[in-house]
Amino acid sequence: MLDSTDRPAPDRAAPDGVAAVHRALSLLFAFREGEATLTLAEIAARTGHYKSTILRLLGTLEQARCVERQPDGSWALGPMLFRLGSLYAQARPARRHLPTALAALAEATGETASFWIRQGDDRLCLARVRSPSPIRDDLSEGALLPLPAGAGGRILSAADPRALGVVATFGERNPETAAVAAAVFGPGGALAGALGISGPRARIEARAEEFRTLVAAGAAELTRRLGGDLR
Amino acid sequence: MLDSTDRPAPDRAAPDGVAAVHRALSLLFAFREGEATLTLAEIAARTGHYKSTILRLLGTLEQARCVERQPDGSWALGPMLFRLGSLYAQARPARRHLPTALAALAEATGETASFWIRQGDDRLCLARVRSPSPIRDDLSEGALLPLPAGAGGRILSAADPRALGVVATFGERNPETAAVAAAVFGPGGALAGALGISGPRARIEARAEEFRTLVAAGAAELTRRLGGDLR
DNA sequence: AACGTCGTTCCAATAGACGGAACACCCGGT
DNA sequence: ACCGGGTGTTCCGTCTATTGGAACGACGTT
Repeated sequence: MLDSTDRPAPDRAAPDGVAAVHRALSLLFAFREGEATLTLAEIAARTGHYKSTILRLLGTLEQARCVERQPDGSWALGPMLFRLGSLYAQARPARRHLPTALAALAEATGETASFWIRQGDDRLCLARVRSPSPIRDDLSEGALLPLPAGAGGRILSAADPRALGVVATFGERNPETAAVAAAVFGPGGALAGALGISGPRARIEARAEEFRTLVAAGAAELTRRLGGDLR
Repeated sequence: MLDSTDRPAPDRAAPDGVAAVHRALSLLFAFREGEATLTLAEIAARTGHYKSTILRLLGTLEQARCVERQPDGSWALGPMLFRLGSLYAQARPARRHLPTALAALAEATGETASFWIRQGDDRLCLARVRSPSPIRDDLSEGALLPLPAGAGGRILSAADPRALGVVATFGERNPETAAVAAAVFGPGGALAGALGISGPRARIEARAEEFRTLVAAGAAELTRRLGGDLR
């Protein structure tokens, strides 16, 4: 007795898992860069959930300090997320070596240096050291960029990052920006992330060859520090 | 008709809210400082939940990249938490001014400078700049300390922080450590957090008066930058 | 080989989440 | 002043979705 008719439509993205948790997390993901607070109505519009449902979930998240209610009634992300995020960062072996590696690269190039890991179809900036120049690529830790674009993205989405070597892109992610990046590997030869620099296109074009060398050396050094397999 | 008998016992910690979300978050809170990964059994022991329940919740959290499954089957916190934590930090107006304020204080004193906010019965380190000295208070961003202890804790748990002025403690949080802290205020005169330094007791005792002045000046300057009310 | 411990899957029962309706509220417009 | 559209909030019956065992296979140890 095979009843193929009343299948509950597993079309796509079967949202497997605990629905209430998915909903609660979707509230957190409603917050975007540069938005300190959101109102209930905004959250409802973005997530598509009923306001009563949202309020109940927000109350739960608030108890855990994952969100904070503002005096004016609007909602903001809570400090517990910062704590959990810090615990994540500390658990990454790479994290310990990033400040020095990035500072050295930023110093040598005069551009903003950053380290990226893949996260699904995006890439996440784990750490960065800003260029000393006032004209610079002013990105933040925690920034989330679409995966394929930019030098770092090329590395993280490559089928074989080892074959790529150093990648330089000019105006790919942003017309005025250029970037140079190279892969960093961890123990066992696994891709640990992408190390690179980014800045105004003209400055990087002018010293492209020099920067390729510096980024390659920085990535190799960081790989070595992580106990990674270079070849 | 006052029936005082069958009250549903509001003893303490009435777990109001969505149970599934509470449970899921409790899994994240099972992770502690310095523990990169946990096994299912460890999480079960700490949270007291059934393994089947935990596995289902972890699966949901994994889809959202709030946890990551390691190749060996154990579990770690996920990168999405880092992103959310970064968004929280960026939303804090204080955050923008902290690096320079802390760097200046660390430079002037030679000790580790840090900034703390209250979070329930704990205090959370939002940012810190390490002392250049090899012997130093080596705390991390995201560190969570019990509220009452230490100079920063005194500030954050004071009934009237304004009355306290600069607080110095010697060996309170840790016998070998001393700290000097002062309150920072935001717009409207609300307590924004505590700014301070900490380091080996002997070094701080030797220059206590000087440090009090420096910390007070740093806190006043930071308050000014935040558009805060000083008096 | 026997045991303990681990992670994993399955499913019926029911606790508990959902979502709609109804409410109080604050503004701005007319 | 009166209304209208927009807030945020509470309440409660329905039924879905979560739970928590039991049962299983796979390791590792004794």
